[in-house]
Amino acid sequence: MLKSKASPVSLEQRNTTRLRVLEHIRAKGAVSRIDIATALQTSPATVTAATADLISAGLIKETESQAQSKSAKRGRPRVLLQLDGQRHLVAGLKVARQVISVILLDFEGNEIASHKFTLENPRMSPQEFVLAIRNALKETCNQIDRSIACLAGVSIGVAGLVDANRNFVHWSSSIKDSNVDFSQLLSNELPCPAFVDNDANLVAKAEQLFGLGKGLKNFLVVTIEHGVGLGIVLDGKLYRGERGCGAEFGHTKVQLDGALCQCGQRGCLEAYVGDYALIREMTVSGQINRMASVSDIHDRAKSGDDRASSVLARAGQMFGLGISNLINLYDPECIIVSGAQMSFEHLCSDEVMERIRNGVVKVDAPLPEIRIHHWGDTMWAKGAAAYGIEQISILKVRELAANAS
Amino acid sequence: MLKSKASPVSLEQRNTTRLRVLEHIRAKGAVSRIDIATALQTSPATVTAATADLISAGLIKETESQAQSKSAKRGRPRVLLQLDGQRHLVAGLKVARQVISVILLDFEGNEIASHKFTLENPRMSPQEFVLAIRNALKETCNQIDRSIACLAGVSIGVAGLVDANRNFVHWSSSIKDSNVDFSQLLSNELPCPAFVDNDANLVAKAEQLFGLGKGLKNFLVVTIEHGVGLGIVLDGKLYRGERGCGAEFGHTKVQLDGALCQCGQRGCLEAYVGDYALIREMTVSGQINRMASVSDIHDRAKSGDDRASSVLARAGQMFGLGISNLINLYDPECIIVSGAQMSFEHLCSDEVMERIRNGVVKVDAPLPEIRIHHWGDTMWAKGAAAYGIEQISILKVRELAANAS
DNA sequence: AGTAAATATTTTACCGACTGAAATAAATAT
DNA sequence: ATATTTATTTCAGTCGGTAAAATATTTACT
Repeated sequence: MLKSKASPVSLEQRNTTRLRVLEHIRAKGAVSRIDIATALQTSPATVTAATADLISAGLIKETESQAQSKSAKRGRPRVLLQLDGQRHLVAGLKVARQVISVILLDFEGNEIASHKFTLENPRMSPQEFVLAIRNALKETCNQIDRSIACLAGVSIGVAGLVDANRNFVHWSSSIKDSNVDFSQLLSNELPCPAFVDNDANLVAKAEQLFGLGKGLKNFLVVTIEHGVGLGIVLDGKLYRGERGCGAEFGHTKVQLDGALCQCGQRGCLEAYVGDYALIREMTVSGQINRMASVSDIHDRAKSGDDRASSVLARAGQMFGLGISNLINLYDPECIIVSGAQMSFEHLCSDEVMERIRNGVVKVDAPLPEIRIHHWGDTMWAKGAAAYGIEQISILKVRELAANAS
Repeated sequence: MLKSKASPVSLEQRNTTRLRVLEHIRAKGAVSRIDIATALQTSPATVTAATADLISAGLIKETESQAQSKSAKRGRPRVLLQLDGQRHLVAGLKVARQVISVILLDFEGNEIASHKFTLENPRMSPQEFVLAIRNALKETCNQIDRSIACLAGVSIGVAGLVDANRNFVHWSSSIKDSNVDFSQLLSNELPCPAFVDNDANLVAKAEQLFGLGKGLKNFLVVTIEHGVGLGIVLDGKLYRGERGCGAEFGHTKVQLDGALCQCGQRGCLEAYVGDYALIREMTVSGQINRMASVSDIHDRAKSGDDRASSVLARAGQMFGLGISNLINLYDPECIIVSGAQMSFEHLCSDEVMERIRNGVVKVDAPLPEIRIHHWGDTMWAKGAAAYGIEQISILKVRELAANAS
């Protein structure tokens, strides 16, 4: 039954239509077959076949509520299709220096549970890393009285250099060893498919699936945390670059031989915008010792501290310069600035937006929209889960094709 | 016969295999069917079908010379396939301020003829523009005793903002009107298909088809002329951005509130690297009046003029900064620096390369290669012709599918 | 209520691209 | 001459997709 004589045209390019239909439904929320056919420039017959498969895979369902056809009042009513979110549960994890954040999402992106675990050891061996992940998952599942076995998939975000296609981590600050292939380790310790990727890429995925990038084809996601990250979606797909190390937006140079960056180079954007850069300026420059955080600087600025205002203003100027360069180079539909907890109002001020506008070469078409997204501290874990949802969708659709006896 | 009942899966995605085979043959020069099948991860049967079609379309041919199989000494010998360049002739034009350059290439990219025409009027009406092109083509064809009717296609490069898919020119310095649809005008005045695109994109196409980007999937082409341009090839395709205006690398900012650029903004790369910027520095800064060209500055620098050396050095520093930002953002396989006539040794010096290396975030993988390409003054026209070759190939393959009775 | 018209979806018959396996072709080794 | 090896072509079959016809489900109108 499984061993069909079928020809695997190319495992990579197979079932693209079904996946496109699924993504369209996810982006639209609820949509009829005829609208899908129109939007995807395909025939109704194809949509019927694709949606039938997706329904039998438990990925989508028909809704009871019915939408009126746009213009007409008679005729057979459209049946709306929507995600069948409850059927599968996906876990997303973000492994940071001192903490592992876990979130459980249903297939629509709704949060089911979340939890945080303090890491005693910030640099783990691969084996320790995987076990820490398993423990974190178990505890989080316990919260909702379910076992780890109920998970359809797990996705892990780390800062570092990752070849996501192979679950291969070239380097990460959380892991002692370099060049570790996690495929085997993960499948040994976890009862479901698991994936690893760079954290900024994962946030971009989250914006695409259920954030501000829903339905967009070409957009950039700038992540603000301690540093500045970039996720790139071109033609609906994550662009990872040739070496897979992701875009180093935080280390693009905004000043010839400028401020010293943590990376050892000079003039990096992050050396003007990163939290450590702001704190460095405040402490080094005299009166104030050891500022605890960026929000302290914000507080001081609001209460009339000119030095604090000046530090924030320069960060904004440099950030605006960097963003305008992104627009000049990528010409995206939209740039999404995504932040978790850190205060970054100074990077979205009117002055900064004005600077961006003035830094972009004028063409007839309007400027790409800049959207600000305050996620809260689940951003990174949700990003990971988003990637998991996508990957599990692909697996389910493949199984489907294989099982078609 | 033409009106087949066939289902046009999608005109855009049809015949991709045949086109991939054609591009592979172009990239490899001469290659056997079995090697194509291996390289393209497809079956020999498919390659047989595809190559049979391409041969009957006059795009490729079998060579007489035979290549030995790598390891074995017996067995049926491989038949090498190569482009059948002589069958079709394509014209490429570059329309600049004062001159139209025309080049005729065969389908392999070999130069058959070329010519330059001075333009009395740098800003033409659309009608004048098309007529100027027709005249330039006629004269160039006359040179080789052939008529304009022998051309399989014509491709035109202009500086400006072009929607290449529609032959729609939003704006160009050579054309009086804005937002002109050239489809109709061109088909009225020319006996063959014609295409318009932005000039930097076209040079990228030339590098991809028969330049230093042959066979690469992700690379950037930086063009050096009066200004600095950028063509982006990602996943084997030209990336044009959302608004289609191409990447404005020359107007990325390399200095906060820096030197004034022709575009009116401050701190643009071009305001440090463009020829007018160099000349401005030399003239404004005192002793020397009205330098004729960048090569004069080079001459002065070589004969010990410290001011000239300094001007060139700073341009190099800024250029290096810009290139390292490109690498940080795109992580390409390779960056090709393509120049026509202008002297740009100061942008490829060891110091500049060192600066690039130091500006790129270190990862395990080696730095993208930086290749310098001195085309000579046919660069822009050849770029246009390259795009023509590609587009005509697509048309021929489509015809083929339509004619399969 | 009954019928016509309108619109959405499904069914059916068929097409084209691709595949694996078998057949064929063209060389060398023995 | 024959066996062996390797490249290419032929053939029968699969898969995803389509157009057109059939079917389903509603409102409009008599």
